[in-house]
Amino acid sequence: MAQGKFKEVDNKVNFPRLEENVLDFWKKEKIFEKSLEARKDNERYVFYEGPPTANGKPGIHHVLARVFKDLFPRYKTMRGYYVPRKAGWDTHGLPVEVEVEKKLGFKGKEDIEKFGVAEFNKLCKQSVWEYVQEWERMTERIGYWADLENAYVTYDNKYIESGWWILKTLWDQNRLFKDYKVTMHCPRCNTSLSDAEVSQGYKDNVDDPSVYIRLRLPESEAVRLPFGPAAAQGLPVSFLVWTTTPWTLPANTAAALKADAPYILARPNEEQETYILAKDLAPKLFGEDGFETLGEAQGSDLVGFEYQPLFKGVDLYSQPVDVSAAYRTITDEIVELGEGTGIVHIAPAYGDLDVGRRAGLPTLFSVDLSGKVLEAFPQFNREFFKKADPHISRDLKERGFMWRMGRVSHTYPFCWRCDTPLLFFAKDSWYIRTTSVKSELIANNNKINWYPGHIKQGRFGNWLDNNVDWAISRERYWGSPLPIWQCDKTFKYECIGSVAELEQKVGRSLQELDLHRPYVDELTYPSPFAEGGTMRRLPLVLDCWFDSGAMPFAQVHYPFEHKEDFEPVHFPADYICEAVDQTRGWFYTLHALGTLVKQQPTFKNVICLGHILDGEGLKMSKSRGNIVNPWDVLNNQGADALRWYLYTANPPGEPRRFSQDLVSESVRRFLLTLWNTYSFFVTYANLDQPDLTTKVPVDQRPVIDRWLVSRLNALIRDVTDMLDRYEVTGPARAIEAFVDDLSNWYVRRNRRRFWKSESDTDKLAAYQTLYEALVTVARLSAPFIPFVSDEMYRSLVQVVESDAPESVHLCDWPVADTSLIDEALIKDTATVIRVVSLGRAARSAAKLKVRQPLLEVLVKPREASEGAGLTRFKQQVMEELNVKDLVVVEDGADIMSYNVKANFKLLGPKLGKQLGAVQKALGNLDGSLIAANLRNGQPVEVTLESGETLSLAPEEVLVEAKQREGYAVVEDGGYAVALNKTITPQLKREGLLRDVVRFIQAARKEADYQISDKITVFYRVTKDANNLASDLAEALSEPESVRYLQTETLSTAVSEGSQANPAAFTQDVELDGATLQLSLLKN
RNA sequence: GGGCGUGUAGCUCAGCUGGUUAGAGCACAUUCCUGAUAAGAAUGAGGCCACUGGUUCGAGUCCAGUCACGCCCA
Repeated sequence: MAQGKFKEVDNKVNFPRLEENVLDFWKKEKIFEKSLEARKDNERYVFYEGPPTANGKPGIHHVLARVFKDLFPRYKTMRGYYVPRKAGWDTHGLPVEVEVEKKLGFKGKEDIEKFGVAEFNKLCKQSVWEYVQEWERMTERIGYWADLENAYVTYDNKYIESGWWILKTLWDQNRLFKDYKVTMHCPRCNTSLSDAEVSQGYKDNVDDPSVYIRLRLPESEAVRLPFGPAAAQGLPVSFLVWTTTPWTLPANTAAALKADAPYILARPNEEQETYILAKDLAPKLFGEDGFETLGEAQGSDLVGFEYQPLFKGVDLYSQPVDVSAAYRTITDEIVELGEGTGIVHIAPAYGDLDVGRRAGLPTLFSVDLSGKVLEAFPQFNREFFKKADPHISRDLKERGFMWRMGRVSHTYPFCWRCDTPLLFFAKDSWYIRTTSVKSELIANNNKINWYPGHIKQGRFGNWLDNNVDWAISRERYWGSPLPIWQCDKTFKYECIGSVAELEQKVGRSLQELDLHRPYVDELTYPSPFAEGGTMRRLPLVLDCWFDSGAMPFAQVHYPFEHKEDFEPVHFPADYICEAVDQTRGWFYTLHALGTLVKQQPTFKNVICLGHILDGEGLKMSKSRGNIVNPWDVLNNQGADALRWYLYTANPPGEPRRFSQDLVSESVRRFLLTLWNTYSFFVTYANLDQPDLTTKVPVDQRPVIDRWLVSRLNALIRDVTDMLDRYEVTGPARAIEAFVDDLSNWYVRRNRRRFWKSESDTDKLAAYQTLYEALVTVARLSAPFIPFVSDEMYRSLVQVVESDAPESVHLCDWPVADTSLIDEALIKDTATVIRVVSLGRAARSAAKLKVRQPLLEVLVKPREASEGAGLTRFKQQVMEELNVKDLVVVEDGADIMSYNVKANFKLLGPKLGKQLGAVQKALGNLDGSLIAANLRNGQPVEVTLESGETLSLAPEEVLVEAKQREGYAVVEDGGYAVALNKTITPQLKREGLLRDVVRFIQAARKEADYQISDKITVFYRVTKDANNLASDLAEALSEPESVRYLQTETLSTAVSEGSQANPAAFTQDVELDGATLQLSLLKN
């Protein structure tokens, strides 16, 4: 014997337990390490892990991301690439701080300062590791191979230092600068709120002022208006603006119009003033007939008019500002005509910063960070901004600027902590000037392969098109420190690019220093800008998105290390994968820094995953309590089941509903089918010990084997092609379809070849073909289902090839032998399967059970070319359908009735509207006659209702089979299968024999006999009906029938009578109303 | 409010460049097969292909609008 026995397969397989054992094997034998070691001199495949934050338990959506991340590194490893996978952890940021603040019961920054930044950051650092073990356990259990031991951590000094280097690089390029940034600010807590915090605090039905302000045009400006010299009738002209925040009016710098909207000069009845406002909104404001239109112009024609300032503008410190560019009309895309006047009051400091930038406006202020009106406006007495509203309104009214005052009810944000109304506030912030490389960002994006494709030009492309500079500084504590020091005399800045540089400045070693606040804040050095000046660090930290975006550089401490091999060994990435919410997060920050620092895309291929929804299609959230704990699934169905479900359920970009039932379905549909096939093979191979090393050449195997080989090689080809295009669902579904064919066609069709006692080439071919298919499927599915595939592979291969790799994950990816792909054979077999399926339907419809042999089946294929294939596999169809003969009939054969229809595809373009009439006329013709004509290649003449006669070529009409007397016919999709319903006495006896065989088999099993036990059979009809006794007697009078029955049931004798032996197994069975007593006795 | 995406059977999904009667799997009912058996096969029922309009001889498919849902942004 060429090989030993295969490991027994437990057909009551417990996948979770199997997986645990595989995990132990991987760990013990260091399979992951070996898979890397074996490829380490090969070409690199670069994968970047987007770092998660481990301060919460991992959920099912994390599993989703991880299994998609895992797939391609495993695949590429098998393809021969070296694929190191460094794990990483995101550790900084506001969410971490908020978590710790909550624990400590803090209300704001003051509490943190009081508590001590050093201690606070220590707690932050601890908290990010709170769930790290849970994460590692999940990561390992789902088979996500990553180097967790050497994971990068964003709070490491080395990691931070690489970030500093990037900033210094940008500083030297003049791309790091300070400007205002509008944030949602709580004046009581004196802090900015994150978007998440803001969205928690919105309140509806907030009562606020609603005021309409006159922005008056001086005479000199009014005459320039495009309405004509006399339009204003000599009356004063104002732009009319609307706002709900009077407190921002002292900060007003411009009035914005919509460029492509019509505006009018209007004079309301009873008023000695004229106003410019949007044409569409005038009736709403003045009443339908409440005004006179004096002129009309486009918004774009009303730009550049200087109006009279409402207040004298100042900066945040109440100092005068250069306002030469202010107090004029502009156009901007933010202007809409939904409400107000169509002219928007612009106060850049309090929300319209982008508008201000676009128009080159100065930034003026009216209130300070505590929400109080600035000293520059003493008339308002340093009041809180909301309280100042009525006073400001009254002041404007007294001075004639107020047109109308009222109240409005709308939605407004409040601080989630202290319930104070928030205000938009432009604060100093440090920016990366990403807009300076906007066209490069767009060009580089065009080089990226996005999956799904629409993200590229859609969500991500739009985001780049509307690129704004990236605000990277935060007034917080737990984060990478901003490496900018400022001179306390000249206020000049300096950016530090490395620890060594800083050491040189401060004149001592910093090797022991934690680069975080507050320690880094304590480092000062003499100013190079002014004698006696001191450089102090700005007390700011970096946006944690900067940390994660810097990951390609920082994870290898570039450029302080890996300077030589950085490209292309560590950069750029071949593949990344995260959920779709990262488009403006990690995907963007990676892309931006790659373009800024390396002038190229950071990643070449990206899969963008949709979110996981619950079984009802709702988003999973803690508050809804509909979160699925991954462990429930991992412990019940197992990791491979979960993985397979996630790969096959739907395209990765779309949101997916999740429920355990769906995972169970994927177990039954795929994993169990595969497992049963494997189990079948092992069971018989262990009995037969076939030689699997001396191959039977493929061309000497039976055609059904060649079909499977063909199908298998086509599968390898297709799966490889699709994976190379970063498709996931496609290849997984293709494997699933193959396994279905393997189990439900190949194995089912060939069972007898495995059972038979003689060990001939045919049997060997069957074993080898099935074996090759199973081993290849194990290898193809290894990246998808790493556990089950490895279990199968190891037990299948190690017995046969002693020098084979010890794990499927150390194997090479299969290569398709295209010379073995016989497309015609694959197609013919598909036709056979289709026809068999229809034949069964016909049997079922006519209530003719498959055990009952029938005389013949007539088959009309869809296309004539398929007839040859059917004839070729006549035997298979006859066996499957239990019929004595198969006849392929062509259109027109005088065996069925026919319906004739128009070929829409061909005739549509030719006939156009006539088509309907032609179809109707065809219906009136004699189908059989036409069909016969067509067979001879004759055209069809049709006469339309209109009297017109047309001649149709044979290919322009289609023929459909219809029911025929004496036959059970089923027709579907162009195929027709007709079973001859006649049952001759001979056929009836044959059917009877098969019934008896089946009953004996069932009895054998019930009696618990071994498959190989020989038996003696006694039978007796105890209640006769339908001539059972005589039919049976007659059937068993033929020696051939007796031989058939004995072979099938492994019986040495079959005789009529009862068996008194107490060891006998006796059973009564019902057969068409009769009762038959069977007694079995083991020899 | 804007951008992107999705809407096909009770559920999960296919449906290629428009073409004849829109398909699978699950679940349900009925039945069959059974030396893989906690498998397998068949049949049945179940569809205004979200809605409205348009283009076309012909629309699930293309166009426009509406509605619902999801994500991102405001």
